[in-house]
Amino acid sequence: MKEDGVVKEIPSKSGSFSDWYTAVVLKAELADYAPVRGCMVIRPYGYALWENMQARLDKRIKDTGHVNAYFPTLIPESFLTKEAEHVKGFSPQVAWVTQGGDEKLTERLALRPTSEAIINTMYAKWVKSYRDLPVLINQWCNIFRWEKATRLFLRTLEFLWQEGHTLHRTREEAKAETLRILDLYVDFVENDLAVPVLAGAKPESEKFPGAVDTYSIEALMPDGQALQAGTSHLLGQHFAEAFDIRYLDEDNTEKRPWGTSWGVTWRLMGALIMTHGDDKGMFMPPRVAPFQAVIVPILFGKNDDAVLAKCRETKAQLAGYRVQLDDRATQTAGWKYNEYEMRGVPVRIEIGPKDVAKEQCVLVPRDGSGKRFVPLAELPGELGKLLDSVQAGMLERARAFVRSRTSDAATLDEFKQELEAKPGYVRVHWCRAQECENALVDATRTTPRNMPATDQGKPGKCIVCGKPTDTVIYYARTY
RNA sequence: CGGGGAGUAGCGCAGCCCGGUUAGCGCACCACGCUUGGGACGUGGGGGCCGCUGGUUCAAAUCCAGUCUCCCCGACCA
Repeated sequence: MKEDGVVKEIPSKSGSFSDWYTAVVLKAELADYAPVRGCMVIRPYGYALWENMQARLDKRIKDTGHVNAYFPTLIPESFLTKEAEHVKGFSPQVAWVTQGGDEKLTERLALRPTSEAIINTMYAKWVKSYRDLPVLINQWCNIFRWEKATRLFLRTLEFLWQEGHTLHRTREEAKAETLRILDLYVDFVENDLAVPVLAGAKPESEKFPGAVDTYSIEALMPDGQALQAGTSHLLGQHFAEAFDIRYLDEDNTEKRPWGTSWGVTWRLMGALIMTHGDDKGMFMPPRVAPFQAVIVPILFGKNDDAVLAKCRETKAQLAGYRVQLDDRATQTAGWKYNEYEMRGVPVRIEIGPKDVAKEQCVLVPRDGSGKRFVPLAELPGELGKLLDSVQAGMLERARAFVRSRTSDAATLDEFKQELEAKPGYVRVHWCRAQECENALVDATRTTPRNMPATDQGKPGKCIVCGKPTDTVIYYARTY
């Protein structure tokens, strides 16, 4: 008996990363291509992952005082154009509805590329007094953006996301909200998805259209390219002005509230797949895995009933976990091992006649750390411990990768050398001048990612112009 | 959007250059037998608008044109 079994149809992850990614998504039945260009179907196994992610993020959002609502998909053009920067940023990507039934519409309707316009229109109706603030609303919905180049989960014409839109009395309060959500995203993505992220403020050039400040979380993929995994924006009073939102404050004067918006998309599933998958296929982090464990009975044709009975009993015993029992007689045990590894189930539980006799089972974690024999009486506790250690190991491994792909550079030459040697993040000092950023972008074909708070304040010199500065920013090639 | 590649059974592919029996192989599927602690084996069988549309031809998976979709490398972009 040997540890083996790479699914043949999946190319190696190190050899052809893009092909590997596509194959894993399709073979693990997470998603499939739809008949419309750039659109995809999330299949039940992928959707189960999304639902688990949603549930855990939704809880965090509600625990911080937010409530869910739903706003319409269709947005009148005149609403979308109210905020100048906003419309400029999105117009190339907007899909339009121009006809209803047989009649041409007098005003075309956008399929929402984001919901600031429609939501702030409603907020203008709802907010009259400081007593109405803060407004803390989130919605889960679909979004349309007419992308030129699409990839499963990473960039599609239609995608699912969550978008929070809040209004506050003061700038400080709105700023605190923006950062609270940024922290919330870090907590969710790192602890539940086991994907380490770089959280920080975006430079001017990378800000959301219409925002005062944009913060992002960035994840580093195995090919050394950064993937923006979530954003949190301080909108200032831009949208309050554009949509004429006013409230009467305690001092009896009319004021404009301060807004924020923030979102993460199913792109996180792409980040998760790329970060954790390997040559065998998918690897689901236990906290969000559709199945945390799969029970595979070892059948020989004799005593099968006893083995299957024990498997069912074991599944019942593990009611606190998401467990699948694969009792199909049509597939061999070995076939199932490969299948569930390809699908990324974190732990396999084998039960055969020998195990039944000894009142034990065999636990085999997906991380390759080897099998262990566990008395059935201790299984629920042991499985929990094993799942925790698998989850922790996934985050640690991913963190080690990011560390190994993060470089510092003081000169342009150093930047290029480091990027070549260790494709990933390059951390540099920057004077905040747009010309210097442009020069660096042109010279390296990377883009600025963000400026983590913990890196700031250390004196240095701008990598381009040499001017003294204490601003530190990360660069990378990106998706 | 530019350059390159691909689309033939559920999956992976061959056939195409050089048009011509009934379009082929592996896996999967069905039946029977034999098996079963890491994708078993044997025998027999079922399954095809050759991406789509049009053209050339006596004859098109094969040649020509158009079109759709996917992949890769760029450009653009939250």
